[in-house]
Amino acid sequence: MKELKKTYDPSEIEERLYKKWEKNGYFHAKVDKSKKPFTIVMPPPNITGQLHMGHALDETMQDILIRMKRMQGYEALWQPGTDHAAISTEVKIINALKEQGISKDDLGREGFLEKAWEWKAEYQGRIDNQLKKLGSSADWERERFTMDEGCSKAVEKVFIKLYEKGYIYKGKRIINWCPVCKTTISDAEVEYVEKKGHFWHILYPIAGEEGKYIEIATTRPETMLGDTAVAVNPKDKRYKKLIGKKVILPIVNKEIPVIEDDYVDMEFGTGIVKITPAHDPNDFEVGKRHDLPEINILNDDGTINENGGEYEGLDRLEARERIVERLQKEGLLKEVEDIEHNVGTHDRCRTDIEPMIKPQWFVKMEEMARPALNAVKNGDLTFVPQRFSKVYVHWLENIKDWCISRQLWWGHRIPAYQCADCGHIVVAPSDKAPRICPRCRKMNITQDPDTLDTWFSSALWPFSTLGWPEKTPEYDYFYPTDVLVTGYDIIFFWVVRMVFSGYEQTGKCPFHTVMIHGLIRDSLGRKMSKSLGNGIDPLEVISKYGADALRLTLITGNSPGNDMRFYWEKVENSRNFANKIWNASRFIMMNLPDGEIELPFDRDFTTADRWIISLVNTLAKDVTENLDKFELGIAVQKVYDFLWDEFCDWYIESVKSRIYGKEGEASKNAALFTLREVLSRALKLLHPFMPFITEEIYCTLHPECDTIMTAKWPEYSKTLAFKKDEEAYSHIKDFVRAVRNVRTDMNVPPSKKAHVYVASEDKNIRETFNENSLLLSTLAGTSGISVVKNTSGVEGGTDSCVSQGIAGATLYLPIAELVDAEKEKERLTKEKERLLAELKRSDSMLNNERFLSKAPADKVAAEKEKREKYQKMYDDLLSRLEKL
RNA sequence: GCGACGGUAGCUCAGCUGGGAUGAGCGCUUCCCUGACACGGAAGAGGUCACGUGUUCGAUCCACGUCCGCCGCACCA
Repeated sequence: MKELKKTYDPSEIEERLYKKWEKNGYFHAKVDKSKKPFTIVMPPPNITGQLHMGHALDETMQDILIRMKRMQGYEALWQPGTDHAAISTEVKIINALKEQGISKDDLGREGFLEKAWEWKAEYQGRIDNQLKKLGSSADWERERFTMDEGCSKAVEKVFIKLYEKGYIYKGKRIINWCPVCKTTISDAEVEYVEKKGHFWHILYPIAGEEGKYIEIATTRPETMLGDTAVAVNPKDKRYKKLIGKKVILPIVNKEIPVIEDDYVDMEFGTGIVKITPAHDPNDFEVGKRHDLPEINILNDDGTINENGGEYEGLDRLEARERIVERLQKEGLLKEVEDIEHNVGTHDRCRTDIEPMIKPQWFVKMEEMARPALNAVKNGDLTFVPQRFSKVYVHWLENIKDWCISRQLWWGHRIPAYQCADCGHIVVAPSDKAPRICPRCRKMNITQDPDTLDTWFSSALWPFSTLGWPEKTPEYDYFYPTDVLVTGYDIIFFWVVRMVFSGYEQTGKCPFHTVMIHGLIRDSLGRKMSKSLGNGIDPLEVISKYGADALRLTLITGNSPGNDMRFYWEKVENSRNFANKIWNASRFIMMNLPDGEIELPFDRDFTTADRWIISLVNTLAKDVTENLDKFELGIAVQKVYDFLWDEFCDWYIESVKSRIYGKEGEASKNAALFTLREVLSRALKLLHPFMPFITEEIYCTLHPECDTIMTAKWPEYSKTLAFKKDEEAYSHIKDFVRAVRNVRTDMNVPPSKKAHVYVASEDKNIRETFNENSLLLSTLAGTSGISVVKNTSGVEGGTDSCVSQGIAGATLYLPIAELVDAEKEKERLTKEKERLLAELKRSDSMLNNERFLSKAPADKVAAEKEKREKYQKMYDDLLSRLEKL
């Protein structure tokens, strides 16, 4: 006797099953040349904290794809791992240390890194645990970390290769500086925030022309300390005569030239721009063109340095106020305008970034970007949905050199060594670190203190995790990978960099498809964020409703690339679905005999049996096709609808009297056989979405199977498509609804059984319905249905039924009059209109020469067939209407 | 400024690559604890698919335009 527990308790099941799966090694993918590989690399979660809802979605999607492929017989590898997340983690650790009253410098580099590794160990554990709770079938034996030995080796190798190729260079450039984190950040890490500010209009006296001024507008007056020119547009007639003259820089009291440059927008502000090459990216370019001096006025912490004269030591914002005050006193402040403008801030700490000139390491992007661009154009790389390829292409077409050095400790240290005496730079792997300078032979050579941008290592993730640069069997077999699943917010940071790195290092695109999903928002449509406190912890959802319910919630109604809102009601519904499946399975198993079910004869299968078999067969096709198109939301919706609406509400209900033995053993056997087969198939199709509950039920139903995970994925079979039965069953549904409507109209409660007589002159109808009379009476909630030839001529059967009382009432009605005549007339009239419209439509198509000549033959044939069918229905309807 | 996306049932959203609005969850109305499930079952109500024009025999779906909303990128001296 197979038995499921009376109540569905997800937490108990999920914990037990995950342990079993792990123990049995189902997640482990081996190099097996007899099978086709299918590979997904997990976007490595940052070890900064816990996983959020976005991760839950990302991981669920990957797990669904992997689980299906595994069942389809692929050697499916889901390669997991975590990311050291350089700056994010470092900031977190610093904050944690601050609470203990310790600063980063107290610990020193070595001490700090020790703390960081402790942090990593703790958070990695937490993240893994969360991923497991979700049911992720990742190959944990292969788990990697961006800073583990192998990945670090890959990083070094790539750095050296690119350096030798001339793609990596060290240069003095203007970079984005975060004065709080005291490090450079890349352009992609700058987030522009609209802030209220001022536009200060300042007068610069023209040298040698007493009482004459030019007016300049700026949002950052303190940068004037570093001004080395003033620029106008060469086409600007207003200022033509100024070119070549000098103006006196107020406060600093220094003469600076007026230059002309196309960069100046004549329409904007006053049309005159102060040029501060050391603190503005555009000014930096102008400075380069005109050979202007670069005066750095800031220290690393954002205070004014010795070049700021009396303002030295003040924070830049304080200096700003003082400078404005003084300008006002001197009568050089013409106007203060309130404006809203976009200020570049650091995406991690929200500090206003300061552009500065610093020696940094860069990656030359132009040539490496080319193959990555071609990949999309020649179809090697596809985005789902496709529109995201535009974002990708646009970014690559406008790519700038990538600043990869960071003034941080947590990360891959740059494998470059510089001689303190002669300045010579050597790039070498850490096991061949130079002790003496190869040029001047002095022992004063030290490693560059900087570390690499965190994305430098993530860019190598698809192959570094498989053992590259070693020629491992894994790399040979699993690379290139197949699908990358990630959010749209990370295309620039990561996807782009993986693709060009893949081409550069391995000569191949690291994956052929990028599946983009949206964000999970709160119920009001806001982003889930810590500062708003509106985040929902996936673990909380899992502990309340189970991982299966969470997974179903995240996937249902989710369409590729679109954001989705999170509602607890949706989770509840998902849990209800799980409960429904659980109970339906329990019911089936309660009635299943011990041991084998005899294979029924064809003749014992009823319309209902063939109908449901046909449906589950089509379902296999629908689910597979949609998963292949990455339409996970549609795929799961199909399984849901099938199981709940068709299987539970119709099939199981219809089959009850048979399994209670009221139709004889053969019929019972066929019903049980069908129940078991259909349930098994549906469970397999549901498994990728809801792995735990399907495993529990499947293994109880098939004690001979260890797991559903490796069961064969159902495929569509032509021999199981019973179209006629599908059609017949839809008539049955209509009929049953009609009977129920009558009963409702007459206030006959479903619990009170009544015998229904249905009379018809049509022999075909009588035969079909008599065949299914038991099924019909079960579904309609009557004690029996007899279909007879209508010789009575009785009209208005409904009334006579009511007059005979409720229980045991006899409905003696022709089919056309099952429903109240008035209502039926109304319905039929509506139906008539519909059919007329349909006929009109059909005619317009069939009379359309273009349609006839251009449309494919089968479409035309189908239309003709349809037209005939509608005509028949229409004629039939007219005769029914006449009778009323 | 450039680009993307969205405007479908009371709410949140699927769907529609031109031919009956096929829908889901929640909510609502009426009835039912019928031998798995009240986390359930049955019957319903509710939509001029933002607006306008065009293409077409036919448009919620295509083209163009308008309005509203949201997002990304660039600029912001």
